[in-house]
Amino acid sequence: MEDNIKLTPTSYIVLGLLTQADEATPYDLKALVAAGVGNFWSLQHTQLYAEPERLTKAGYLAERREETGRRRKLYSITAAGRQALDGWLSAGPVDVLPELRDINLLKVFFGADPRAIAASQVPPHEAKLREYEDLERLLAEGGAADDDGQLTALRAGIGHEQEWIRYWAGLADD
Amino acid sequence: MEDNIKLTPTSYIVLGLLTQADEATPYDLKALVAAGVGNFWSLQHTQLYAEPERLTKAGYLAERREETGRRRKLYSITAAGRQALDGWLSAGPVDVLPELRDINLLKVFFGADPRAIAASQVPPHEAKLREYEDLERLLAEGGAADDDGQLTALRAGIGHEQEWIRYWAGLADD
DNA sequence: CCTATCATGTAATCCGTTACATGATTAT
DNA sequence: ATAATCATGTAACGGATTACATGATAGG
Repeated sequence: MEDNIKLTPTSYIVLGLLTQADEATPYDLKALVAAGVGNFWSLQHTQLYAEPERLTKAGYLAERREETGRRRKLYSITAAGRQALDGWLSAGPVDVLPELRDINLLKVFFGADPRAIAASQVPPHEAKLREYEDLERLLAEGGAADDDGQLTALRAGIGHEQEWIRYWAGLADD
Repeated sequence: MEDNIKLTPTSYIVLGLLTQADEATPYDLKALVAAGVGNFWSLQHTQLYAEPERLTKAGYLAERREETGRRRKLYSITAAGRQALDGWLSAGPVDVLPELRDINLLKVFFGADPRAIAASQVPPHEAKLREYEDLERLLAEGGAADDDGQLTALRAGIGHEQEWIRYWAGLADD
């Protein structure tokens, strides 16, 4: 057991998802990511094979194989895993500000024509906003409490999509 | 000359900065990053040693050593480098949406107490906003045109900082 | 003078991306 | 049936982070 590995955001995403699903294959995890967190912190699907393995070696997950068929690996969180996650969650805020890291904004910074870029950015951001609003409605109808973490995070996404639309649309208008 | 390397955002940042400064050491680049782009796309200082070397081997930069003292490396952009940058800038928009990737939002998503986190996030975002507004004033007074790329990008930063403040302040209020 | 802090750099590690590949399902 | 797409996985590579280290400069 390779102890004392460093836990990255990827690690916490896997741990967090495995508190929601009792047992999951990497492919299940992929679907879970796509349904939620992936909207504001996405992962390559191959990380969902590598990371659980890493976490298993460190004792944060338990691994089991399917008996039949493909004998896929099924992961579940251990007590140590829960403890690591809880520790992180209750450790209080992390002291770093997020960065925009928008590749198109980077182009604008270095002199690309803002109008062409802006016009192309509005529709996808509008689509993403509608997607978020639909998801919000679904969660609300599904009985999500107002302090549900996923819903709260989603509302950050909605706010920022609105801001991107305001920004790019303003630029597209000259 | 190792040709056909892949150019990453880091590469374009280095190339872009070297069109603004004729010749720069890694340390100069560090200062240039800190003064601008770094606000929305930051780099480790060690990348500013490794990346120019990579770009030099590929022919996008030229390298010269100081004659005296520390004999530091001085980099400048070549014609090929300018061409690569211009090609990227005029290639049109890239088709990806940026992600929030806020580690504190990730905690909220997985159930951390939003109030404690929210309260801690407001002051740094307010500080960042003021910093941006000061910088905007400086640029405007410095005679930056309204379509200056740096200024335009900065205004995206301002909008998003305002949005973060709205969001976290709202959560902090219950 | 001494000691922080800034300036400058190298090297190793490792996470994340990219490339590739094959088994199952579904649609036509 | 056959193509297309979904599901599932491995392996290599490389960029980015981390750790470390030493030379200059300024403040006390």
